[in-house]
Order: sequence, then C-alpha cells, then structure tokens
Amino acid sequence: MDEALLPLSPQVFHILVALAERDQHGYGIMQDVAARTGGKLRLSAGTLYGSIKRLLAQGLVVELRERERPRDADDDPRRRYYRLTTLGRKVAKAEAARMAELLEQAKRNGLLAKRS
Amino acid sequence: MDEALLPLSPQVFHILVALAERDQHGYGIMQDVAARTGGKLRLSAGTLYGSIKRLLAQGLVVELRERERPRDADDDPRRRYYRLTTLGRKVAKAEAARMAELLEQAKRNGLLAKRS
DNA sequence: CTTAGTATATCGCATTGCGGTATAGCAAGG
DNA sequence: CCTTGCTATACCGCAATGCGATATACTAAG
Repeated sequence: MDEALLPLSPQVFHILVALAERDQHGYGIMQDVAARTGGKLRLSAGTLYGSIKRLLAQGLVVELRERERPRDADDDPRRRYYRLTTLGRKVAKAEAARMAELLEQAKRNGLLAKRS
Repeated sequence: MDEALLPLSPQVFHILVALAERDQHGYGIMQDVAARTGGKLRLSAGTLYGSIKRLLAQGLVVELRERERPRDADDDPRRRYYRLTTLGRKVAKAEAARMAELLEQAKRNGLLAKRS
C-alpha cells in the first residue's frame, strides 16, 4: 500500500516537497509552491484542498493538533497545519527516485541541456 | 503556445521520452515504457491512444507517411508510426528542466538518497 | 467600517487515466 | 485449414484529478 500510488501528479508531489521542508498550513503551501516555481505553477484552491483531503485519507499527511502547531508570530485560528507522515516521506522519496530515473533517460535522449 | 502546457503528466512525458529515442508506433511505445520502468508503469490502451490523439492535436507529434516509415524487418500494415516535432522536443525539454529543478528542491529537503 | 489580503471549503465542469471491449492482422502448431 | 495467442489500433464509459468560481469568515490597514 505504498508504491502502488506512483506515479504522483506534479501537483501532489509539489505539496509533499513543500511539507518536507516544514509543517505548513494550506495557504502557506500554495504560496510556497508558487514561490518555488517562480510563479509558473499555481495550485488552485480546488486542487490544493482536494489533494490535501486525499493525502489525509491515504495517510501520507496528518493534521497537527492545536498544541503541536509551530509557534508562528501570528496565530490565525482559521489555519490548519499539516505534516508529512513516515509513509508520506517514503512515498515522496520513491517518487523522487522514479523522477531521477526518468530524467536520466531523458538526458540520454538529449532532452536535458544542463546538468545537476 | 508552448510552456503553457506544463507540467506534463508522467504518462505523457514518458511517451515523449520514448519518441525522443526513436520514431515508434503506439504499441512499441507501450512496450518501451514498460521496459524502461522495469514494468512498474504500464500505459493502458486508453491512456496511450488517447494521449497520442491529444499530442497530435497539439502538434507535439506527427504521424509518419508510408514512405517515411523506418524500414523494420516486419511491415505490419496496422502500425502507425509517430515522430516528435520540433515543438514536441522543445516542450519535452522544458518539462525535463522543470523536473530537474523540482528534483533539486526535493534533494535539498532530504527526499533523495542517491545522486545523479 | 471599509477594503484588501489571508484562509478554508465546496460545487460543477473539463481533462485525463484506465479497464474493457471490439476489430483485425499476424504467426505458429496441430 | 483453423484455432489460438500475440500484435495493433480504437473507442466507450467510468473514475480520478485539476481548476475556476463562489461562499464564508477572519485579519490588518487606512
């Protein structure tokens, strides 16, 4: 019940990468993704909250309880914070490995100018 | 009308990578993808031919005329061969660059064990 | 106290992925 | 032959996903 969910969509993988960085609330993830991609990819509200709902159901992410919230300066009561689970991290790693492999093949076929 | 179609789904990108390797017919692409992923990703017929139809409409791929067919040993008349267009190659490169960037960030967040 | 930005949620639509089915050419063996 | 299994394309309907719009409400600034 873990790598069966691969491959992840780019949108979902972006959410997991954002959460791997730090625990975040939905709107924060949205801004994070936009910032990371230089504004090229903007998750719509429907995609974001729909995906979070699925990730919670699949156990890749959990919602933090009140007292577990990171102590940010502001404490907006509307915010709901999320954290990657062990399974979520495992799946994200598997997806990263899959992408690395695919990218390697793309490189062999002349589809990548620069290198990492 | 080129990077607006990013990000590509993993399935579609796989098809483009397969065609970057060489001109192929649909069923060949299906086997190619399965082989490249060690059987982990298998494009269903619906996904494959549906995607090809879209790729043709978007101009990322063209169908080869009879005389342009690669001279394979067998010449099954049912086969329809496809080739990446210049635009298709450009889009595939843009997607590869996007993935490389994302993977770089995943790596920074501890989501990638090995190196490229 | 009004306006703009933050924050979550849901609805309906469009797109995409997929399994199943249909059709048919091909190759091998009995 | 002719049957069986693999190759090959295509389409159908369903399910899953992404997205824009809308609703609701809290926050901060002026």
